[in-house]
Amino acid sequence: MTRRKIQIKKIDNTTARQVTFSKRRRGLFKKAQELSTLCDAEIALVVFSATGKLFEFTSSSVQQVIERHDLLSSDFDKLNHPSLELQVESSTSAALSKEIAEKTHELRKLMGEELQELNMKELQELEKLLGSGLRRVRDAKGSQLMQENKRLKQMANRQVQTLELEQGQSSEPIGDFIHSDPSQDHDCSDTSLKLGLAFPSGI
Amino acid sequence: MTRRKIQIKKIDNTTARQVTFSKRRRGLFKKAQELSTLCDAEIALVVFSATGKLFEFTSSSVQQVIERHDLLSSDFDKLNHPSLELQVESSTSAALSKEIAEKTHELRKLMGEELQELNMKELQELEKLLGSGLRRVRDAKGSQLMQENKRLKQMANRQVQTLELEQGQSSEPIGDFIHSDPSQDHDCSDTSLKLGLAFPSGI
DNA sequence: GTGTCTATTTATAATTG
DNA sequence: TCAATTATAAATAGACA
Repeated sequence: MTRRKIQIKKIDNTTARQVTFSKRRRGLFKKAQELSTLCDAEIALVVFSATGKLFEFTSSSVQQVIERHDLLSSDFDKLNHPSLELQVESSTSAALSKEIAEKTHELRKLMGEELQELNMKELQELEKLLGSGLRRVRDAKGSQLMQENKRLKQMANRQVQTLELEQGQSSEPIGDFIHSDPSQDHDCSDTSLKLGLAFPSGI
Repeated sequence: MTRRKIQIKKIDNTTARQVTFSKRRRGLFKKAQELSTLCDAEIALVVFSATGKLFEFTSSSVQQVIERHDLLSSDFDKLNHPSLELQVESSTSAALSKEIAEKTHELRKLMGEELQELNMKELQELEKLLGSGLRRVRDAKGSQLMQENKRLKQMANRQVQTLELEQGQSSEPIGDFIHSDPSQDHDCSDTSLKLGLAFPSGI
């Protein structure tokens, strides 16, 4: 914008384009900084160069990010173990689906509400939290279902042992009806599974 | 920046501040637009006024957002049912933990990589995807562990029935050793659990 | 809260080292 | 390629409607 007026269209010459990018990017960030200071505005500015390099500016103080991080963390905690005292219990498939639907809805509502107030950095924090939240959900479900399985196995063993006592048989082969490979799972309490849908249609 | 030079600090006068905000905001967005056009850069700019009003600019076309949305969707699909054909199998607790850790890592790596290229709108798409991905993971784990339970119950029943045949007993009471409440879970295939850590220490 | 005017300050395209 | 210079275009503070 000097020496000559330019048209606002992609600059063909690669070198000239890079030079202009560098200059104008600095100008843009300066303007963003000034606006946030002068008018007490919150600004998030992210720029990717054509070559993929990232530049960002955010007016939020680190403190604010941390505070929202903490807020989110505690919400995730509440969401992920609201019932630490609850133990595995028998119920119907519908109840499980309902439970999952409710928790999912809670989570999405929470995320939707929070998202409105998040800037770029905070979104990255949220991503991290989602990762840990997801893992915690997985761990929790894994623990609980595994305990369920463990209990089933114990009950099965106990029952079979009772029957055995009545007929005086050895309990030796019993382990195998649960384990296809006896060399694994020596304490009858572990069960693993592949992530992924076992049934294409889901629950 | 004319008539008089100003200091870059918060403008005290509310009216003046709002006027400046309006003018400079437009200038900033124009600069952002020009930079993205001239230099083929991707820019996401989000501004919240002091009163909480939101203004945003993003250089990504809706089409690009949709394309990335689709890309992410397929990645999530790959991540969430990479082994549709794999069935529940016995293994050790360590293997389960490892599997979960690997999947979590994959997910976070995927998110981390994608995040670099995401602008504000795309992050909101990602949030939606995370919600559905999370639900799918839950559904998948639910399906698989429930199938595991179902198989255990069936095997237990079969084994017990075999034993019963050997001693000529009725199979009638056998259902109860699995179900604490016989009125529920009538087909032996449903198991529900509360989300949340059953054990404070995890798996 | 907006729009226009205009004197100045800023930003920057082209040039030069 | 870059950094500094310079001449010009753009942005905008303050005033006013």
